Amino acid sequence: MQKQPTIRDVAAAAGVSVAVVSRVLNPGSGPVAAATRDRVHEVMATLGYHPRTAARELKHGPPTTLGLLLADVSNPFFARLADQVVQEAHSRGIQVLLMTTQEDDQLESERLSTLIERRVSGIIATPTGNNLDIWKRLQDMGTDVVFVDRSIPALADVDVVTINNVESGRSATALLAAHGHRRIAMISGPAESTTGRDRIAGYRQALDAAGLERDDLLVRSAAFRGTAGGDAMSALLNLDEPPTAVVVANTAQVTAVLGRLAHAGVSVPAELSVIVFEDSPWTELMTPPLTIVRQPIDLLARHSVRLALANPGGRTPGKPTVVRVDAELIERASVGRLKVRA
Amino acid sequence: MQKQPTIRDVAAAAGVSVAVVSRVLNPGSGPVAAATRDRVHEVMATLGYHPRTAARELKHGPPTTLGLLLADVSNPFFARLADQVVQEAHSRGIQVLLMTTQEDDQLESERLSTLIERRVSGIIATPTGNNLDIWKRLQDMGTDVVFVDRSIPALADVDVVTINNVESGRSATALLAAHGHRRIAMISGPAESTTGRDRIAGYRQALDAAGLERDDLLVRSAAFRGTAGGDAMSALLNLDEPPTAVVVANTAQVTAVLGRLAHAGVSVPAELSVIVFEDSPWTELMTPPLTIVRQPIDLLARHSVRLALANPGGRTPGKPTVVRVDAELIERASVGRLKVRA
DNA sequence: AATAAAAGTGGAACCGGTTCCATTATGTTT
DNA sequence: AAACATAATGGAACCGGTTCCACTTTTATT
Repeated sequence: MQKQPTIRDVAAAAGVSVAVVSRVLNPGSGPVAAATRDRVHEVMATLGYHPRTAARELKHGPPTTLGLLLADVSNPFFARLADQVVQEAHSRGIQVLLMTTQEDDQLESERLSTLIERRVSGIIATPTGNNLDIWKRLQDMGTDVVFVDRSIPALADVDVVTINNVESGRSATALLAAHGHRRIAMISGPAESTTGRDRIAGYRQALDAAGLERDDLLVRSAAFRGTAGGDAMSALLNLDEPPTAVVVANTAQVTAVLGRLAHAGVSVPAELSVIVFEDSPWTELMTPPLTIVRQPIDLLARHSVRLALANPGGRTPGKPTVVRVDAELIERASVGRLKVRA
Repeated sequence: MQKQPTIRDVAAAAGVSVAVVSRVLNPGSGPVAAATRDRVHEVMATLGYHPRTAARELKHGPPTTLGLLLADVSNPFFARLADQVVQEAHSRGIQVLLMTTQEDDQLESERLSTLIERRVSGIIATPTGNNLDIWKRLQDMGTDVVFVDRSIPALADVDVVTINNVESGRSATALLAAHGHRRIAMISGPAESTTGRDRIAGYRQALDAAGLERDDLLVRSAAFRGTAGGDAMSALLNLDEPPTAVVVANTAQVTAVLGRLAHAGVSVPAELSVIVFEDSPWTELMTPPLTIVRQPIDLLARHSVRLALANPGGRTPGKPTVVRVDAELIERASVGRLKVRA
């Protein structure tokens, strides 16, 4: 291990002042004779010089780092979002600091502290729903905060990028109603999540439009992670009047749900139609292939990064941007026409 | 947006010197009277002071950031690896800078430059296989480099964490042989990848052990990403003597392979047995459930992080650590006994 | 009570860049 | 050739922390 050369080493070796080297490093910041520039470049190459980001960031804050704070990267939805965000950021020369909350307030708060200390220029996050004061503080500091996939209603002036959850919930439910189903269940995210709430709102719209009766027993909240989705499914199956169709919120849940159904010997779609919010290639390979609500992850990522870098050094207050992109309902065999009982 | 308070603002407000505030910030770095400490803490709270990481890192390098350089986070294997690495790093108070190469040398080289400029203390990477000089330079600089999942044979003194690919390839192949298969194919990663090479070595060991003839036509290299796996499968089906069993390298490939098989009307396992290197819950939900080689991603992550933080400020040369963890073969219905032709 | 040891504090240099401003070299205009 | 604009360069302050060392105050020792 050798000590790293500094800008002064380069200056000395090239026989110029550090100011000149700095100008070579930042083209456009001042005039440098072509011959000098070339010589300095040469010296930098032979010395293996690389300017230290930490030092550069000292003077003026870094518009060079973004924080990406997700619930959980093992969830394929978030994983793909992370992938797209990283690509999009890299294409703009921005680095991404990845953090996870595990849906835990306390962890979220710790992560946010480190992001504050790093003075990141922007944060893209799936908020847990708490830590309101910290989010506010971040905005006061001039950090561009963007909520993606969900939001916090109490924080009115934060940029938000989501899919149109109301419409998605509505169209999925409407599809099931159109297939003759009258007992349609929904396994949704936690009650606090805006995502879940909006989808349920759409679900109710569709029921009303189809003239179907609402039954709150058919709407179940379950944690996004773990096997809670399976328990919700079991509860639904044990109802006096079990549903003939169900809309499920995400991958982890549908995995648990399908496992439970297989175990209980319930066949899809003959006995139960299934729609899931998801966008993995494997949904098509299952037996039966799953009807899905496809979320345009690339659009979510692109808009998020754009907003997170939009106002370097402070946003204009009072005008939050809300982007809602449309999800796409893709019909496959897991939805079937309701059979009239024999 | 308000200007952020600095350590001098805190010192002034608390009526002490910056040295004292710094000592409060870094417990153990020097004596501070309890009363003073409390007062300073109070001032920091009311001022909303947060020390800037960039400034702290200037003095002595940062053992506080890790670079995680993966091919691609949309691949579930890497996504889960990222998730575990982030969790493991966070539990040690370390932050993770996430980057992707898309398996592209050029991009990899750019990402590495950024990591050099940030003076990260360690890098966990799935190398593309090129940029040898940059990897060497990083080690010279004292950066802890850890290759995970694959390695570069030409770089002998880099720490490596992988699964035991030879043994995995061998046991998967042996299982198929034990079921009576004599024409066993392997769809592997690119020929350059150590992962693919090792698995093929194991595959050959198993063939030899079972007294089966090697046929190079049955071994196909395909890119890890995209639909190349499907093309390889098609080619295998079109052989004069097509295989009756196949081992597939990863998720993206098996997705393409199964799609192709469904399209071609080949049934699994009746006409073709399938084993895949994968570890997603959904492999169990498919029809038929897939036999898999499960990779212990949490162990890979834990060892990688440990090694990447092992030698803060320079590794002892000449003693690279190589960790090989065992993968687990999980038998499910996608492997069947070879039927003798009628 | 005299003296030594320890605790608490502050001044100032330092990390490695950027940038303002003064100074010198070069080139243009008449 | 004189006068002036412009290009090229260097000196030094600055960003916001850390740390060495000197100095003062408190506590312990005999």
